[in-house]
Amino acid sequence: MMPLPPVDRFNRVLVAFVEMKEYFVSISLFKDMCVLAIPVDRCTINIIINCFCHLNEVDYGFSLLGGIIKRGFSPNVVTYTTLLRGLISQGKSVEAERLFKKLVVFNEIKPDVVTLNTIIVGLRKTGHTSIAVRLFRSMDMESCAPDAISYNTVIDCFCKHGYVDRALILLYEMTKKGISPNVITYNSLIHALCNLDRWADTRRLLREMVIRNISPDVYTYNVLINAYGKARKTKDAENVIKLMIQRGQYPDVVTYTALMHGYCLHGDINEALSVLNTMRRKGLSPNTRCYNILIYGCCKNLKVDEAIDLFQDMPFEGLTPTIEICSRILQGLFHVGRHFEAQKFFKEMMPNHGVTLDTETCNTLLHDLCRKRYVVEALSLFHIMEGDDVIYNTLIRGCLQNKKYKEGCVLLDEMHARGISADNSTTSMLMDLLK
DNA sequence: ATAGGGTTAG
Repeated sequence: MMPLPPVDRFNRVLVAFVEMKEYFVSISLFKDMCVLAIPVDRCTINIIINCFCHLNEVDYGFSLLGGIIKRGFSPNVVTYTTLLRGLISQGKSVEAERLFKKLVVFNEIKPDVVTLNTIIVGLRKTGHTSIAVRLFRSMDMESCAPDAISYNTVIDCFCKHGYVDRALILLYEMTKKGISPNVITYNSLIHALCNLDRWADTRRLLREMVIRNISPDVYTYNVLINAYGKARKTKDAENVIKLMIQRGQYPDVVTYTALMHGYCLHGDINEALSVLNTMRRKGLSPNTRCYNILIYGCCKNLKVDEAIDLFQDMPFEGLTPTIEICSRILQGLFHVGRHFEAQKFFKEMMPNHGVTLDTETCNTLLHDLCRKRYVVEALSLFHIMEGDDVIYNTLIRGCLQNKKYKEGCVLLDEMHARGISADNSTTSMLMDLLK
């Protein structure tokens, strides 16, 4: 019999699937290896834990932790960093913090630069920006110095909070320290500069990229196309697409969505729709966000029938319309006085296209309509749905905020008659009005 | 020294 290839040969295969985001494949291969009693090592299990984390199944990741110990290995810094990232990406930051503290207190691991970068991302995600920056600043003192990814994370953090100039200072700080910026660094900065219409700085950074021999990637081009689209410069956006193709970077769904958005803002719905066809011709499947932008654009330009056509296409693309899309179409119909069709859309088309009309979605929908000042219209839909206490409160607040006091009082009486009472936020709004 | 971290479209 042929000798079995060494473990790392198997591990390489698992990693290859991870790189292709084929997490299920890696997991099933791992299961096969276990069944066939092919030896696995700590790396193998770390790879699989990571797969579970990417599939939002961090709990399975933790159950594999036991597998490591059972096999006589001990979890290491990679194992725990993977689990920390898993917790953070699933919004379980409190658990992540608890785990991290426990690991440090019990000297279980010595956090390295990857661990700290992961923690910085977590802090940033939960809005603890200043703690994130402080941790980044403390990295010099620790045995692990910040690397390009640490800088990129904090640079992006500054960019997203409107401190582009502080981000630019960090760019020069990192180069001075001998840490090379990469395409991701520039993408964050260019994105922020474009959002602020700082075109001269954008051009300067693009030139800098050339000097440093950093090639723009699809992200870079997409950021530029988005910026041109938002500035109503659709011609320039088209030219960037030509340029990127010339340079071997192929446009993706984001590219064409950004372009479509530009046309929508320009009021050029036909052009936007033709971009949708271009996308399909190139074998790219439009996603929910594409439809969102297009439907929004159609409604804004009083082309409700086109919006409804797009809505009806969504199931054929395997997509379910979101409640935001439905709300936008209803607003479009209400706006031009097509009330009867709006009711029909709500009662028939939405359920037929996979939108579940439970009380939660109905509440979201009514809340959105009230926010856009379609209060009377929201009430007309309310009469053909099941109302619960949350919905009553939403509508009453909507009435009060839009000065529809008579309607609000009718609802209040109706609600009381049903034995439902106003919640805190509705009560305080009523109190404010009485003052 | 095989495994873990960062960027784009409303």
